[in-house]
Amino acid sequence: MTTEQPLYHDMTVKPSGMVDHLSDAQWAKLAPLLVQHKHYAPGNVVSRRGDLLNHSLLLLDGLIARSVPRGQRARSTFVALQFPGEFVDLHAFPLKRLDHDVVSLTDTRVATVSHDTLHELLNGDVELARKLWLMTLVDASIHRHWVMRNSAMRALARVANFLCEFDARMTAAYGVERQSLPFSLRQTDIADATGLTSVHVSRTLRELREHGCCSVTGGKLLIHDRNGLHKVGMFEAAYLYMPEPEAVI
Amino acid sequence: MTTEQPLYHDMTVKPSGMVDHLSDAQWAKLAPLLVQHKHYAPGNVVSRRGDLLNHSLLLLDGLIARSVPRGQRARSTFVALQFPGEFVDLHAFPLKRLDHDVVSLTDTRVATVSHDTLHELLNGDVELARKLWLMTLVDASIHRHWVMRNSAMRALARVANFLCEFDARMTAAYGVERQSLPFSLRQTDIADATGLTSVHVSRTLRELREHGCCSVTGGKLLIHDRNGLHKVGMFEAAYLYMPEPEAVI
DNA sequence: CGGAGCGTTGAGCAACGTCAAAAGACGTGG
DNA sequence: CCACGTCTTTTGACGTTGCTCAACGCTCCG
Repeated sequence: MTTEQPLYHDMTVKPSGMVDHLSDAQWAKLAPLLVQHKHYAPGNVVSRRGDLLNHSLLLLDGLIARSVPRGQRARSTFVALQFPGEFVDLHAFPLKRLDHDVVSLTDTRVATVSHDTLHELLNGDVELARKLWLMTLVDASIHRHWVMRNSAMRALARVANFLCEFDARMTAAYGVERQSLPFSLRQTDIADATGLTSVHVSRTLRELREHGCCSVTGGKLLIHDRNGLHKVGMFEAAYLYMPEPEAVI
Repeated sequence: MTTEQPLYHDMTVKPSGMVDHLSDAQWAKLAPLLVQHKHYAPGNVVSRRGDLLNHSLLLLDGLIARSVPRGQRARSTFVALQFPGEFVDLHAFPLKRLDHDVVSLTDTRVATVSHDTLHELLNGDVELARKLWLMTLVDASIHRHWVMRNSAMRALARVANFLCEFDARMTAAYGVERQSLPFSLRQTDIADATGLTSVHVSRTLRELREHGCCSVTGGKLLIHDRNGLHKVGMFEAAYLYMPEPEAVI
């Protein structure tokens, strides 16, 4: 992530990614409320399960996991992953209280919006409110896909599908489809997200490498055969509800 | 389900269950829009993945699954289950298109609300809009719990936890906690919801029976030891965001 | 009585987890 | 530059969970 051009330096420019669901005008109304940019180092707990929140975060750069701790010294389970341009905990606006931890996986930058200001803004703009609602519903759709993936797919397909999603959402966040993308997740993170052990993730990645699909090394995900990877992972992107159906090179 | 007193005969009375998040006044505004009550027999596909929807459904009675088909003659995976008093596909209002099928598991009654009328109503009532938003977010929270359950829990705990959720949501829907509740799911349904095979579900239920926790027979779920069941299933109800934290007998 | 659907049981097996050891990657300080 | 410690990845041997296949019983209903 650190080798990448930082995203969202100029908040007046509507970025790509999830917030692309908003029109330019809507972004112009929302952007000024996104204040108090913060930075987190990898492995930081941004907010904890049960906390009462009076603000929400837009992820500007890096990766953040929504994670459910289990037991004392056992690993936790990831129930969601957030990419740049996505709200991390917008659901805390109506819900107030979180049911999971929010943890930074890499160096991250976030912008904060207070629920009070959001409340006022949305009272005066029903359309924008509906857009934010929609964005949380895309999250929910991704949750459902994770249920399906971790319940119904074998390790090989499961990891492949996970990598396809990673690819698709990174592409959305950065606006370019690439053959080599920055990949700052450790294998234990993949394990937490897919419900496997890191040992088995290691073996599965080797298998994908030997299939000629992709390889994960040195913080990079190299996609050798995107079609093949999609096939192995039975990947269909519809559940991501991407804003533009345009083809990117 | 058929042995039960039918719910929601008189729409002017605010029912319990999920819609309990609404105030009396809010229910009074919403109820008149819930028209065209429909009935479905078990196993009916109410709406199909990819469909463009111009209305949403409130489940009045019975059980409905949101299900992702996989392969031709393979079983499908349930990504969610809806109980009486819950909206089945309210997310289709902002999202328009579904990413899964909607299937009736029992005899069901639903009420329909058109997206156009809902649109108008919500334009004039920001608070109500936020409540409906909240209700879809509770769904999302349950999705996350399902991700955790089906990724991180072993069969015994997984099935136990599923039954705990069933108990809790039935209790919310009917307003009474009981030792014996109507249970119209087949073991293959539990399998589809938990990501196990029906064979293994059968064995797991036997184990729960032998533990003295609960037994599933003849369309009834008998809870012999609710505390024990909660313990085996590591169940904590917070993720359900129940409207009232009141204790019910 | 016969069939269909569902639940139960058993035997064998594949997928994945566990434990442990070792090798590689990376930064730090000498 | 090397030595060191820490973190991550890889590999092997072995154990266990849960799946597959197949048979049988049960219940309900025509």
